[in-house]
Amino acid sequence: MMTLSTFESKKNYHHGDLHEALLVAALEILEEGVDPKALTLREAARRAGVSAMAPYRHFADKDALLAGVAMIGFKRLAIALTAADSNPDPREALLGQGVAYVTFAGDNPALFRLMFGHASPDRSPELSETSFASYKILANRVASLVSPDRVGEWTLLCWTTVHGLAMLALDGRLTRNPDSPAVLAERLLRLLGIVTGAGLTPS
Amino acid sequence: MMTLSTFESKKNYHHGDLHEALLVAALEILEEGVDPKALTLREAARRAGVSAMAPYRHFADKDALLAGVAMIGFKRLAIALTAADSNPDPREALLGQGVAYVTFAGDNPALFRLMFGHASPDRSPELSETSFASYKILANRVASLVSPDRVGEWTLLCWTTVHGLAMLALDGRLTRNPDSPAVLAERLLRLLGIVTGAGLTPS
DNA sequence: CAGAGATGATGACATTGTCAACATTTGAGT
DNA sequence: ACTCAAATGTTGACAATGTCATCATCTCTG
Repeated sequence: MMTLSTFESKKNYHHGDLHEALLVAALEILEEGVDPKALTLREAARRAGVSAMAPYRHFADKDALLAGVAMIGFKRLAIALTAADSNPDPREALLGQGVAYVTFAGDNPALFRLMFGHASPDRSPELSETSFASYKILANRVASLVSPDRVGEWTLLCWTTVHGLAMLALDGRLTRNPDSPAVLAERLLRLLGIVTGAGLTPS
Repeated sequence: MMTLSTFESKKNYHHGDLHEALLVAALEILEEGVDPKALTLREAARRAGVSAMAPYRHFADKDALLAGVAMIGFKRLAIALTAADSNPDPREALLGQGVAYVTFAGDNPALFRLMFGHASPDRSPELSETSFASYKILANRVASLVSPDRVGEWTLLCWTTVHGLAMLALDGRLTRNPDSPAVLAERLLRLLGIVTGAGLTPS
């Protein structure tokens, strides 16, 4: 009866929406542990209630499913960063983004590890663009704090700081430090000086 | 004839030194690609010229072999950092350590990914200690540049910066930037201000 | 030189990603 | 309404992997 007029017509056939169901199942699996290796094509198919080969009608191979899951992860990350960026004080907003970044990683360890590490970015331009969106959210905020010709390096510095912190925290390499990763993120970003305005002064 | 008097007597039986041979084979495999998933117990055994089950006489399971390889990686990293720290100017020495860190990651992508990401640190206290050695090399250098009560946070800031940079570079997320990761490392560390002495001033 | 312990090999099993072939459902065009 | 091709899902199979149980062989000690 109702024909899906959009180009997104790969829905409602036998299963209903296997494409989506597989992504949901995969996310479920990732939420149950910290190891993305636990994410198995067959397990996702099992949870979706289909055979082991059914996913291949919707994803070229396992990596394609992984890329799809990573895409969802990047979208969620972008949403979290945007929400955290709402503080009227631009410096606090930047701080908030950093805290949100490591918090996201800590709340979704397996997904975060999948987003980076796995899922080669050049493999899918679409995924590459989606992940770049998060970068732009950060860059825009940094642009409100430093001179235009320094936005690039300051953005990269903020990014590497929170990303490195998130990764080290996930790997359990900060256990000697009593503070939570989120607390550490805030402290390190303040150390950067950008929040206190030091980054604004020309050297 | 010559008995190995030390506790390290698990050598020279049938194979000669399978323990070592497996580690070497594993490192070989890692040097051939960027994906640690290519490192297979059976492949390592194959290269060492033994059956698939032989490794189990020397390593409890695959993870134990991985931990052994990671241990070697951390030792090499510590050596690289120490060598890079030899510059008489303490600021340049710190800079050198940072560059050496991302260079090591770029030169040994699969090994670096294995060292972090895989190989849970709490699993083996021995591995945890070895990896901590690199941290101490960095912390000692930072200690020569900032006041004692700030060594901890400055060390962490430097570490997260280079680690985040290394990880993002390995994941191909810096391809939009024309500069090499090593160049970026130097620039970011200079941005930190610690190299120029800004980090020494009390806020 | 004999036996015990260390080391290695074989065979098997469950699991995984993926291929080929087959079956079923859906929608478009008559 | 009916047919047919395309879309979707299933079955069976294969090679590879980590690991278990068992058996074979080597080396050192008494």
